[in-house]
Amino acid sequence: VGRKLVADSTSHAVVAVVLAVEDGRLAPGVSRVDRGPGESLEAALARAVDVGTLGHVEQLETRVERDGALATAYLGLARAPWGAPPQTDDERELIDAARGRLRAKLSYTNAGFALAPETFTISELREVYVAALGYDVSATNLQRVLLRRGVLERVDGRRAPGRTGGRPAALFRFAARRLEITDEFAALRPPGSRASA
Amino acid sequence: VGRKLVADSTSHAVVAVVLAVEDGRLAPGVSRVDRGPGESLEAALARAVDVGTLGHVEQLETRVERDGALATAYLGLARAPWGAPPQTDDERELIDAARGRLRAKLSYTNAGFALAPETFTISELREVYVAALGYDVSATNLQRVLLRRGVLERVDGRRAPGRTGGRPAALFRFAARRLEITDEFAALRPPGSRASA
DNA sequence: TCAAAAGTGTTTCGAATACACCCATGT
DNA sequence: ACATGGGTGTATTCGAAACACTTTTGA
Repeated sequence: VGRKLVADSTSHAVVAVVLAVEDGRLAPGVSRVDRGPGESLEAALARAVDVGTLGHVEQLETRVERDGALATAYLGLARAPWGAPPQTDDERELIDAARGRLRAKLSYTNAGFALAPETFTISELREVYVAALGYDVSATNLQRVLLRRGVLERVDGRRAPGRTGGRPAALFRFAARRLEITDEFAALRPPGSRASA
Repeated sequence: VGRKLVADSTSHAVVAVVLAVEDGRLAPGVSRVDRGPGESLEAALARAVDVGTLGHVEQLETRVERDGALATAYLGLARAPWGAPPQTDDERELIDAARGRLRAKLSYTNAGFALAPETFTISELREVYVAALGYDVSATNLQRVLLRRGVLERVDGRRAPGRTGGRPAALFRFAARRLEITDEFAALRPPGSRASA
């Protein structure tokens, strides 16, 4: 069921690019449908992926692909991988764009909620951030930054240590399950808006 | 030359949403073309606006408009207003989206270069930022933030004061004429990346 | 008793803001 | 002189990072 080599110039594909963390890696998946006549973008996207399993969705980019087809890509964040590996160069480029978008948003939004399980330890959350950002993150500072911003909440209970021992880890969850800006404007804030918390 | 009430479901419009500062206001302009068969998005955009007059262009959003037409919008930043007033609700929504995008990018990129003249005083630049951000900005702090980040450069010469006197203002220009991230990641920076400047 | 993992206390650092004060010009 | 707009010096604030140290478990 491959795509035609030269696409119909009137076709419009909706491409879901899904990212999830698996084994300390950012696992990409791609799913594509052709938008039917009169169909909304959201409806087409819903045919491409089970949107209910995505913690967050946002539009990524629209491009004319190498075969001439028009494609509108969406970024989806999930807790488990979804979709097929990328096939075309266009799809690989879209995945790069999706990674970049996620990387940027992780640092100034609560986007992590869409990748992490319902409750988790700081170490587990750290693995998610390391996988998505591509560089090391200190669990200590991660915890402090996200708690101060009110992104994380303590949850009752502790996780029992593994075979090798260690102190039991506290459990946390994200305070919100929708994307929120948590660090608006690093500079040039409106006057008199100095952290009134 | 209005648009058909119910658009051809195979048509694809490319819409340029141009923002410029005029009289202390963010003046929006809209220009639209239908993308021809096989035409690239960039080529269609170039038919919609004179891209050479835009300091910066980026894709904004693709949506199915109320009349059923598919439209891909671009945000353009210019020094002078360009294009017609918005006509449809869709176009007004796109302008809101463009304003939001600009507002966000102004604070962590050098996007101001695309709105400001070649050289300018800090007071003039402040007016641009106030118009784009919608809230007051201190000229003192604006200057320091942008100079420290290396976004602005001093330029020889001074601007003569007006009729009411006052100290002559120094002239500045933007160091780069392409969009650059100047404040990457407010938090969660890679370890050991503490401003090595 | 020791190793391992988790978490807190505390220091350091730097960017951004706020505000007082000095500078240069026209009237 | 003095009003006006421009600019610098400096103090304060605050978030983030770094790092030492304590806590809690399994072996």
